[in-house]
This record gives sequence, structure tokens and C-alpha cells, in this order.
Amino acid sequence: MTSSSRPGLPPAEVAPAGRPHTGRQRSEAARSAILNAALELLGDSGSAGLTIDAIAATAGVGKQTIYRWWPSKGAVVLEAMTERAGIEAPVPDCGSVTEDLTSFLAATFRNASKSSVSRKLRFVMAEAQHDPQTAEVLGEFTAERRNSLRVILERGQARNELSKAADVDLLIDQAFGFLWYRMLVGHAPLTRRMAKALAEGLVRQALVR
Amino acid sequence: MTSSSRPGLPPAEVAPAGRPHTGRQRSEAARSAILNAALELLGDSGSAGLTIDAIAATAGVGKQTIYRWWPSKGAVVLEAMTERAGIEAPVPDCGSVTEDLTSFLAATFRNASKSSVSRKLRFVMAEAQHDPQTAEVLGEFTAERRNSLRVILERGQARNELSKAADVDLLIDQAFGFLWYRMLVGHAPLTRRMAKALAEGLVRQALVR
Amino acid sequence: MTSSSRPGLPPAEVAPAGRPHTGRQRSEAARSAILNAALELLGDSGSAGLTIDAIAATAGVGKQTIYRWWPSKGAVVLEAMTERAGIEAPVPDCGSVTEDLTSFLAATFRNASKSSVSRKLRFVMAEAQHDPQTAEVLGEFTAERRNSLRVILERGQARNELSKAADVDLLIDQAFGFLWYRMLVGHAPLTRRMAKALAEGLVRQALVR
Amino acid sequence: MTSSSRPGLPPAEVAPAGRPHTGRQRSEAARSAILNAALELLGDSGSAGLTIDAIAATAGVGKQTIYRWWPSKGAVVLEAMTERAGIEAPVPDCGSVTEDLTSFLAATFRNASKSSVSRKLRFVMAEAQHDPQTAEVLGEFTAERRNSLRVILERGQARNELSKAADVDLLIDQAFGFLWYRMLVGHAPLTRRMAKALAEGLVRQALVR
DNA sequence: CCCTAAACGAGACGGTACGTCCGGTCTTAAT
DNA sequence: ATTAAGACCGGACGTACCGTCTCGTTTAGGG
Repeated sequence: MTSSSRPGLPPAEVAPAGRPHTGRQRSEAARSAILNAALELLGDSGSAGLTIDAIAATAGVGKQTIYRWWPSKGAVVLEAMTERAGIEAPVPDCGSVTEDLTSFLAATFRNASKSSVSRKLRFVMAEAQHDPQTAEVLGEFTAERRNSLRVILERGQARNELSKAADVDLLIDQAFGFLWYRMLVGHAPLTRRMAKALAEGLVRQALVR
Repeated sequence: MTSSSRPGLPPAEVAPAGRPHTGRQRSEAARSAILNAALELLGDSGSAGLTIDAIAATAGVGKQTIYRWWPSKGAVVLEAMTERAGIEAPVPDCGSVTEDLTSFLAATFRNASKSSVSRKLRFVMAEAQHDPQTAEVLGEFTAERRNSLRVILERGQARNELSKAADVDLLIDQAFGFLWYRMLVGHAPLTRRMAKALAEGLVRQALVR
Repeated sequence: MTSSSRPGLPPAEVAPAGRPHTGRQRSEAARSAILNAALELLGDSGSAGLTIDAIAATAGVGKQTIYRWWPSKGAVVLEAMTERAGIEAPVPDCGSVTEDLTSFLAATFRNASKSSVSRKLRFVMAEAQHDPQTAEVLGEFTAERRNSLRVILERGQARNELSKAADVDLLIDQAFGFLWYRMLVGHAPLTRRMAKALAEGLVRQALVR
Repeated sequence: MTSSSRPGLPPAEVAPAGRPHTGRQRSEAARSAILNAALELLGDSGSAGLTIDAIAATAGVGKQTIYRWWPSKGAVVLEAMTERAGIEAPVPDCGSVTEDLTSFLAATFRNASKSSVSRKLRFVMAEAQHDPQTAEVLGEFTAERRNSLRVILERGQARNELSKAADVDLLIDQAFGFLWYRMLVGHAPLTRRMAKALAEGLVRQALVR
């Protein structure tokens, strides 16, 4: 998420330039206290206990200051996560699709199997199911993640490792679907071994025949 | 969910046979009014508006009667769904894995793309993220669904259509993962075409080589 | 309270004699278990905690068995008290009004200053304020107590110790009013000394002039 | 009850002056709507029907706003009564104790025999029996009332109409005891004639001999 | 010895109110 | 204009009791 798309920027940057900005400016201290508080509370007690009141109290901030800059709890958490938690696995380039894919998925799985990270992702996903605004932010986040994977797979096609006919979106959604499904249901772990097997499976599906 | 695992059966069926059961028996009318109310409310207004108070009022039932037999809202909805909504696709047997798989996934996708069904599933999944009791019921539900798929895939292995070495659980979680991921994030549809492509991809991934 | 006015006698004694009575008879064990339970609970936890459910559970009795024989909680407690607690001071005859009155009031005060007794009386009085049935039973109880005092005072008038013109009901209500007021508000104790002073005051008020 | 002892004043007036008070101030509109609602409900339906929910609904107020400022239903009613109902008879000064006393008691009885007032007093007394916080407020209220009467009686002693040796508290509790006893049990009325007789009786008890 | 009737322990039922929590809005005084 | 503080209305939560209503069982006459 780029700085300019961050929710809740002060109106000054949006104003029609006639009136440049008047009054007190947004407090960066408040902003970061809020993000910290959200992460901390979500770490401590899990989704319960993460209330707007609690965030405000923990951050030493008025509730209005939260509502002024974020549309919903989910947005706060997601912004906190993406900014702080280093949740976004980098796109590697090892020379082969299988290796790239394995490396990317392994990094992603490792992250997601940290309970602190998983707790946050699961929370945001749950919020998104009844809060359209969280759904939108989550939509942007997941789209970005899918793009990373698309880069890898399309490079594979370009190198002629994977069939041009392969449906890349199908592969992507299998990969992230697998990840989220295990995270959300919790019936099986997200190990490095699973990442490797999944990567190989996906490549086998899309191999040039 | 079999009748005997239904939550909240009267103690008689559970008691160690010493004391056979005394007192008034569970009212089937109340039970079914509650399930109906839950489905109706979830259909009308989506997850918001599905409150215990509303269910009780709609069903003409005391709140305690709900709490007596179900641990949580999610459990009510899930039981209502599994009992009423015919959500469970049957395990077909067409002679070939690809056909079986395609048919199974197509039926499942068709179901899940009905907004009435999807709304309920998404609601239960969201609930499960902060309510352990819903998580447990959802766990049972998803385990059953995975078993259906496992039957198909293991039949494929038995018929030597699929490699014995294939990791069946990996395939299963790719399939259901794909389904849930698209349902929950909503970035792409669940069409019959996707079901077919997914089925073929999974088979190709597990083919005897 | 005489035996025949005890609430909840079996209909047999009321039936029009055509059909004498058939079926199981009232269980004395249940009756006394209920009264015991009421006293015990009121002793333990004070008015809170004295619920019909609790009485039934403590007595090992179905709730219906309580509702069958008593119209209200207050009635149970009052019957328990009058039957068990020996709450009714006897009417003494010492030869002089002042002595009789002092003795009667002292006995009454001593009783009422036992917290176990006072708790019960205060409970019944509170109940009576919003439950007409308790109010009625309490009315009977207090009427009886007033009659005891009336006997003493009218004997005083007969002996020419007190003026025939004295308003006996006024004196009685001053005495019991004093008692209840201190019991209910709790701002001052009910000592033997107070009983004596009160008795003397009342006698002085009603002396033949 | 003076304004400064009114329960639930904003912390500002209580705070140690370090932080002068910040945030929205207590809404006088809400406060008075609550008191009105309490009186109205108690007038309409008697103690039943006077629930916190009903008060909040009638006053158009959140329940929390009630709980924020009053410890209990009884406290609300008592504050409403003392503030609105003009329940406190003034201390007259007619020149003679008997006249003062008669006038005071007659006014008090007239008030208490209005069913609207009596209903409220009886309600508060009943509440006080199982709610310590109501008991406390009621204690303050009755203490104040006793003080009014004490002023009259001590003036009588000062003027040498009443014996210096008379136990003033004994007389006071006979008077208010009489009042409350008849109000609570309801076996006899509180007429002007009774007020006069009571006043004369009490004076006769305490006359200089 | 059965038959009918009533009382029993148990406990589920529809309701009402409770007191708490939280959401989202608003009003202060201060910066 | 924004901030921390905090009161406001609204509404869902889960619990506790209420008084009623079945249940199956037990205990009495009366035929």
C-alpha cells in the first residue's frame, strides 16, 4: 500500500489547492500509537478484546481520531500489518519457476504459520465478511499478493517453462486458496514441505506438454 | 452431521442409562423454528441482523432455549444449513476420476455460488475465527466435505488413474481452498468452467507418470 | 395462623364432599423441606439468593410443588417464620400495664434484633410492597400481633390504669411503627432499654388524667 | 438533598483540580428526562413496570446513561421524589410545640396519603431492603426528615414546654414509625385527625411534669 | 388387583429484565 | 482544525428467574 493510497490522509492533500490547509496537522504520533495498539491488542488477546475503545485507550487517543482516519477496525489492522509486519514475501528470481515458486510459497507459509501473523490475517478476513470497507482493503491487499505470484508464473511462461495456455489465475487461486483454507480452518499445518509439494504440483499442472 | 452428533440432544440419550431422563422433553417445534428463523434472517439481511435476540423473536422462542442447545450463533446456522440447505454435494461415480471430480466440483461450485448459500458459509467461517465453538462445528463440517473428495481421489488411485504417490490431502486442500478463497474474497466467480479447469488441473498434477 | 387457614391445603378439605379425595396425598416431607430451605437460604445470603428456583433445588423439590401450595415467595417465608421461628411474643400478665407492656416489647425487640429474624421480616415487608398476596399474609400476621398488644392495653383500661378515652390503635401503631421503622431503616438499635422507655412513654401518654 | 450531594456529578467537580475536566459534559436534559420517566412510570403502573429498560426507553436515553449516574433504581426514584415531589414538609413555627407538631405531622400525613407519593416511598423502602445503595440514600433522606422533627421538639424543650429529660429520638421514631407502618401495611388511614392525636400523644409523653 | 386420580421430582418452555459491553456520534477545552 | 477526553443514544450480549407446561413415576383410594 503506497503512502498516497493510505486511508485517512488529512484533507489538505485533497483540498482544491485554493485553501492550502488550516489548523492543526495530523499527528504522526497518534497514527503510529494507534497502529501499535492494534497490533499489540490483537497479539495479546486475539480478536476478542480488539475493540475501538480498547485501541483508543491503549494508544492514549480519542476514539474520534481513529474514526477520522480509518473507515473500520479491519482497515487499521491491515494497515498496521502491511506497514509493520513485513508480511509481503519478496518475489525471488532463482532461474527456474519451480524454485521461484517454492521459495515464494515457503516464505509466505513461514510467515502465515507465525501465530501472530495468522491471527491478524484471520481477523481481517473475518471482518471483511460483514464489513464492506474492510472487504475493500482486504481486496486490495490480496490483489497485490496475487500479482506477486502472477509475476513468477508469467515469467515461467515467458521462459517457456510453463505452457502459455495455462490459466494463471487458476494456479494462483489454488496456491492462496490452499494457504487461507489451512489458516482459517486450521486442520493442517503450513510447513515448508507443503510449500514445496504445492509448488511442484502447480508446476506439473502447467508444464508445457 | 448425523443425528447422533447433533448438538444439544436431551441428556437422556447421553446419560449413562442409570437415570433414563426425567422432565419435559426437548421441543422439536422450537428446534425447527429456531433453525428456520436463522436461515430466514440470514437470507433477509445478511450477517448483520442475525442476532440471538432476532432469532429468538422470529422463532417465537426464549433466548435461553437457544443457549440451552447450541453453543453459539455459528453452530445454529451451520446446523440449519447442513440440515436444510442440501449443501452437501453427492459423491458421483462416472467411471473416470476426471469426470467424477468435475461433476463433484461443479455441483459444489454451483451451490456455493448461490448467494444464499455463500452468505451462510461466509458467515460461519467468519464466526469461527473468533468463536472456538463455531470453529469446532465448522471443523467437523469441512472434514466431512474433505472426506467426500478423498473418496473420489482414492478411487482414482485404486483404479490406477492417479499416482499412488500423490498427496491426496494436498489436492483436496487445493480444491476446497480455491473454493473458499474465491467465496471469501469475492474477486472471481465460481463457474462450471472453473470447476472443470480445476478438476483437470488437479488430475494432471496427480497423474501416474 | 391456624392449621385450617394455612395456604395450600389439599382440595380434599375443600371439595364438595361428593368425591372425597383420590390420588396421592400432600407430602409433609416436601412441605417441611421447602420451609427449611426458605429459612436456610434467607439466613445464608439474605433476600438476594432467595429465589423459587433456589428453594426448589435446596429442598430437592419440583418448582410446581411450591406453586401448588403457596401463592408467593413471601407467603412461604412468612409461614416458615411463624411456624418455626417462634416469632410471636407471648402476652404476659404481670399485674401492671407498664410491666406487661415493657415485657412484651422487650421480648419483641429482642426477637427482632436477631439478624436472622429481622432479615426475614424485612424481606416479607419488602415483598408485600409489590405482591398483593404477600401483602395479605403480612396483613394477617401484623393484625394478629396488634391484637396481642391490644389485649394488654385494654386490660390496662379495664383495670383503670389507662384512660378509657385513650386511642388504643394509636398506641399500638406507635409501638409497632417504632419497631418496624428502626428495623427497616436501621439507623438505631432495638435494645431492652428502648423497649422500656417506649413502654413508659406510651403508658404516660394514655394515663388516666 | 443539596445540589452538591446529588449522586453522579461529573468528576470535574470532584477532581483534585489538577485536570479541570475534559470531554463532553453531563446532559441536564438526559438527567431530567430520566427523573421524569421514573416518576411517570411509577405513577402509571406502580412498582412493577418500573424497570431500568422502561425508564431508559421512556426517557429516550441509553441504559448506560442511567447506570453512569445512579447506583440503582431506588436512588433514581428517591432523587426524583425529593427534587420534584415537594415531599418535604416545612418546619412550622406557631408558638407552641403541640401546634407545630400537629401542623408538621398533618402536612406530612397529607402528603403520604396521596397514593402517588406513598407508592414512591413504599417502593424506595422495599428496594432498600435488598439494595444497600438504595438503603444508603434512603438513610440520608430519613435522617433529614428526622432532623426537621428534632428541630421542633428541641425548640419545645428550649421553651420549657417539653421536659429536658425526654428522649427526643424516641419520640421522633414513634412519629415516623407510625407513619411508615401505616403506609407499608395499609391497615389504617393517615388522616388529619390521626396527626393531631399523635401530636398530642407525643407531647403528653414528654411534658414537663 | 387393577383403575383412576392426584401429587411428586425433573426440567424444558416463552418471557422479561438485568447489568455490561461496544459502536458510532457528539461536545468540550486545549493545543 | 485537530487532539484527548468522555458523555451520549442505541442495541446485542449472555444470565438469572419467573410462572407454566409437560414428562414419567409414585402413591393413594375405590371398584
